[in-house]
Amino acid sequence: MDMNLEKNEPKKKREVVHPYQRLHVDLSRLISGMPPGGKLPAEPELARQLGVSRATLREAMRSFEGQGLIRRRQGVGTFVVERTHVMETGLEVLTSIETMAQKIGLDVSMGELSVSEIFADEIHAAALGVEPGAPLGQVSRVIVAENRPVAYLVDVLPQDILSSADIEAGFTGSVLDLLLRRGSPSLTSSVAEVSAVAAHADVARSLQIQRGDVLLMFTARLFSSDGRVIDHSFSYFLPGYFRFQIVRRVGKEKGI
Amino acid sequence: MDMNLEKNEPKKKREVVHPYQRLHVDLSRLISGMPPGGKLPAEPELARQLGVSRATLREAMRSFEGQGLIRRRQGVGTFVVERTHVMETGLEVLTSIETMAQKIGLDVSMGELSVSEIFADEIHAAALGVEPGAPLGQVSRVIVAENRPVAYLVDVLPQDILSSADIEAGFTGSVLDLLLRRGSPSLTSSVAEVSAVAAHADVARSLQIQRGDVLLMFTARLFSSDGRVIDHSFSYFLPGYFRFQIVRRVGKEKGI
DNA sequence: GACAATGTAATGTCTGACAATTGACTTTTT
DNA sequence: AAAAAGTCAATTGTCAGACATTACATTGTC
Repeated sequence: MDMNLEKNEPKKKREVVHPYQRLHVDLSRLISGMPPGGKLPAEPELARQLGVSRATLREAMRSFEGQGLIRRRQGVGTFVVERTHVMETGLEVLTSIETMAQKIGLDVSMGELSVSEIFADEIHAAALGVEPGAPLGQVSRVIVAENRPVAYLVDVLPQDILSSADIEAGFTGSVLDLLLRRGSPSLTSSVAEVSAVAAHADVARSLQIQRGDVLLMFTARLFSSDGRVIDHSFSYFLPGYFRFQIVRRVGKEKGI
Repeated sequence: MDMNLEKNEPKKKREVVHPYQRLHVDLSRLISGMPPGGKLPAEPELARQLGVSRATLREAMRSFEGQGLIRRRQGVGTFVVERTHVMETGLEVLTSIETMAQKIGLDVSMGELSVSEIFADEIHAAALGVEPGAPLGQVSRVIVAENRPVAYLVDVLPQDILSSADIEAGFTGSVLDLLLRRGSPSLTSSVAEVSAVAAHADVARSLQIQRGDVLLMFTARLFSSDGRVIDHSFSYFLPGYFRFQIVRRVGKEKGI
């Protein structure tokens, strides 16, 4: 009936974004800002602070627990798990190849650079969340170390994020550095998948190796803060020149 | 007050395991048993079927959603996401292949298993922090999925950590699970280095592939809580059957 | 036929309550 | 006095029910 007229007095204003999304960001920030081993406020208190119900908070907590970021103990509290990953060369932090190479003492320079405009095939469309046929910007480049090509990197971005015009103004070679310097959109994280492949013809030519030679490959999607994928990249590395390390926490569950 | 009423049959029988744990397994089984794209029952109905409250169910659902196994759409329903029959896991948490496979409902078995005692060469000695020539236990095994060898795993441990005798008592195939089940020493983390290699003769034979075929390789050291390295492992994966993912944070600011 | 209104089903969120577990403290017993 | 047992508060775990929001199909109206 028309009893629902009195919905105009909520304690908090309704926002367009779902509480869970905002909560996930807030909680993530809170956790990452706490010392390892630190104890989070109790759930009722935390829910009040973050402006959500305890049920919603617990859904987010369960998600973070699944990622191994926090540990909950009934009757005791919730704690930020010890983060061992202080390794600068580790894969936990996304840095440009230039930065990474510099950190491990490899002297690199940029070889073959190619900037082009392409149209989305199905794979790119699915990864970037655009329609097939949408205009995209593609940047491919070769990393050279010790006078030898050691990596071949391809970045594909929606054209509104990166067009050829953007490239002109002081491009160091790294798309990531370019986006970071520009500041918008703000980047949050990248999800990379690691695999091994045999070099295809064009990659082999760029890296001056034989077709079928072994390459380490990263396929990555770079996310902006609004959840949009703004970079779909393929990175091929010649084994032996990079050391990609990951610190893996030991899972707690045994039975599952 | 009254004496402790010792579990006097409340509405639902209390089981020793928490509802969430059982639910997680049940839900995992249910999801993996559904056709890709299939629609799950509505939450109230599903909660009733699984014997938990809707709140608890939603915590588990959020967890599975975080793993990308299901997709929820308000006003429509919850759907099983398209599963390519591959094993997919985040690399941030160390889990055994068996655990990973069970999570996605993939049927794996252990092929060729070999347990032997060797003596430390220089590489193993350096990695494990023992003297060259020290006695070591070595476990190598083949993982079979869909009647096909897909991974070859070698673990090397100090003999006081693992000897042949330990293997006899209920060995599932996973050295990690064995150590976790035993509880001592307590494990903290593993540092893995990822690379790509061409298959050597013996690995190629075990995996029934050609010499020189492309393999993804992890070299890892497993640390106990006292900082000692208790496992030096080499893992070779046939590309295409596993999806190893890493979430990489961007830069320094903006939290995670 | 096009468009608006309605109804239905599903997930999203909130509130309040109680149960189970842990750890510190207190009391009792040896 | 030391050890054991009991008490209590704090915290997470679980539950039940309600309402809000969204998406989609159906129906009614022009």
